[in-house]
Amino acid sequence: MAHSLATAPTCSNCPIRHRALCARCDDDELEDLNRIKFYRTYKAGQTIAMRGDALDVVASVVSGTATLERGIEDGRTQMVGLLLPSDFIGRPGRTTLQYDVTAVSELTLCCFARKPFEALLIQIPHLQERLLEMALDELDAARDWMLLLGRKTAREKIASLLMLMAKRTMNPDGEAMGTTSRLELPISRETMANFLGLTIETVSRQFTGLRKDGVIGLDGNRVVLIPDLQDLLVESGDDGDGGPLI
Amino acid sequence: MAHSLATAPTCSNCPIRHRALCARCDDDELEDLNRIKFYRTYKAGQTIAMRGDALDVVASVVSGTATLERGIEDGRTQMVGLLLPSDFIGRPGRTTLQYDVTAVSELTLCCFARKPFEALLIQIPHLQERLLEMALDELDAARDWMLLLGRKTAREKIASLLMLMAKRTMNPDGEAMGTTSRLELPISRETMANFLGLTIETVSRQFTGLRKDGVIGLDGNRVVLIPDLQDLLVESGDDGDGGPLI
DNA sequence: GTGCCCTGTTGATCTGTGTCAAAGCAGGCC
DNA sequence: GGCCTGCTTTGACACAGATCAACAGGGCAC
Repeated sequence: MAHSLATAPTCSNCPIRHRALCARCDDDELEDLNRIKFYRTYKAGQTIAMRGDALDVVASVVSGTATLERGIEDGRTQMVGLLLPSDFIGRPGRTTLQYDVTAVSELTLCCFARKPFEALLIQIPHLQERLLEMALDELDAARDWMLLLGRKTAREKIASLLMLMAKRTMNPDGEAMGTTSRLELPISRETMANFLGLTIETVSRQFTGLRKDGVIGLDGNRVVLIPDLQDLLVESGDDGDGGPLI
Repeated sequence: MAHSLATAPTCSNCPIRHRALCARCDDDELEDLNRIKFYRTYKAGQTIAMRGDALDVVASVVSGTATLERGIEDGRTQMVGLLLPSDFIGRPGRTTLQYDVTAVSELTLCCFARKPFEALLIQIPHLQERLLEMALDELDAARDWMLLLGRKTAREKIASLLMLMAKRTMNPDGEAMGTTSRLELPISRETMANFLGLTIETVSRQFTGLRKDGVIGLDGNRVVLIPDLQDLLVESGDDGDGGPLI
């Protein structure tokens, strides 16, 4: 289950430092965190936790992708969050989970038992502060997603998703506008549909449509070639201000 | 603009204590907050702030209702938050606003300049903690709303909205199931449409439909009579677990 | 190779909701 | 009263996306 200690990634190599929980911790504080942390890995498709489960662990994503989903009894579900490396799961002060959490790729979590973690929060005030910042970023992202779900067309939804993936995947300073970008999608059509409030058929048709219109190219069904990001901006209705999306 | 000091409400009489920012403050801490607070009032329909405005004030809603909206350039807008008494606006550490904030009824805010407020946050750790809890509640609410926007039908959306209003308006322990409840809506058809990702015509038709099917009664267009809340639960696809909705 | 499973694509059709347009209704003001 | 103006309702129609169904392709076991 857990990595061996020798190969285990450490908090100090969180892949995207500025978003990470411990972004502002000094060495002593990192040491405090290291003392109580442990790792868990999951296979693609594996359920991490279900709605209503006791929440006695909080965690940071070290590598891989996971999803948060909310469902109705009749089987309809809506993805409400996409967890990428450095994102945080769980919440101090809450004892049960509100969502289904699933690994969509091989996933490694850096976990902390809730009780000692809460104790550390009191001891290290700027950890609490950082957690608040991250929660507010997530809130902004959720609200942007509400705009997408409530008001955008299927094509705009797809375009927005591609923009989001591009932003989180590619070097922000590289890839000048007008250069063809190669974008590898980490999720299936079904996951996308779930994310966008669409059906898989509609997602598939939109990809075909965008390809026929020359806005994107497809290489297999997990790789998208984007000749001009600007075109996608038009399709997506995104004003490109770079606000947090997830 | 501001209330006279004599009639000004104080933080200690926040109408819904358990959700309020200062819910766990002692007298000394309340005094610290009181020293830097001031009040602002707005008329129904008045714009409080626009997206991109500098955010040098944070505030708690004392009375009335406000909305948060996110829009695309072509005029489409989606409401992303409903602010009721005791809800909090603004965020420490962020300098510009992400949304349009509008008063939909006569509104009173209890404001704090951002700088001194941030200083207080450091001085009073459990204020920070409370802020985190509130942000996480908002996040849960936003995510429930994503399920509604992405997967529910127009009728279910209306029913969910009525359930939400009922929960926030009515005495939670009163009104046994099976008793007719009288629910006064604080928002117009347009605001509802904006909230639900629908058009005003669809909202209107759904109200008519629910009335014709005997699920609700209408008394004017701002008052809804609900013979049996259980019926609404069925319509809304809400499992009624009482999780935070906004 | 064959058969099976899983994911994705494409087609035909249906339907819920948006769009456009007109009319009803209440409140305010002259 | 009459005439606004703003909000709501209702109708006719169009269309985006859902639904149902068939098929294609790749990976894998055998």
